[in-house]
Amino acid sequence: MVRTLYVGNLPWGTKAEDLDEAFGAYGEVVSSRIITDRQTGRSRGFGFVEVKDEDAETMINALNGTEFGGRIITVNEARARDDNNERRF
DNA sequence: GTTGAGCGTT
Repeated sequence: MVRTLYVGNLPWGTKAEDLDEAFGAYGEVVSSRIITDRQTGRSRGFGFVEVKDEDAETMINALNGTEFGGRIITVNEARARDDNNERRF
């Protein structure tokens, strides 16, 4: 079970492995991705991190509103891209 | 070569 986390206000040079490293310190990271502008190929300044749902709120509380690479980042649960997400009760 | 609130591709 994975929970997708939205990470915003990132520095322009942030990479996926940077998120992997930062989030991996507070939980298990399944996958991480930086959203890059498909038109220009440059970073949009935000990304998504898939983590274990048991560690999700821990990592949010640990990294939301904290400094990352010199900027205060925003971390919260990402919006569902599909209805076929892991939100099955 | 630039920018700064937001929610993404196989």
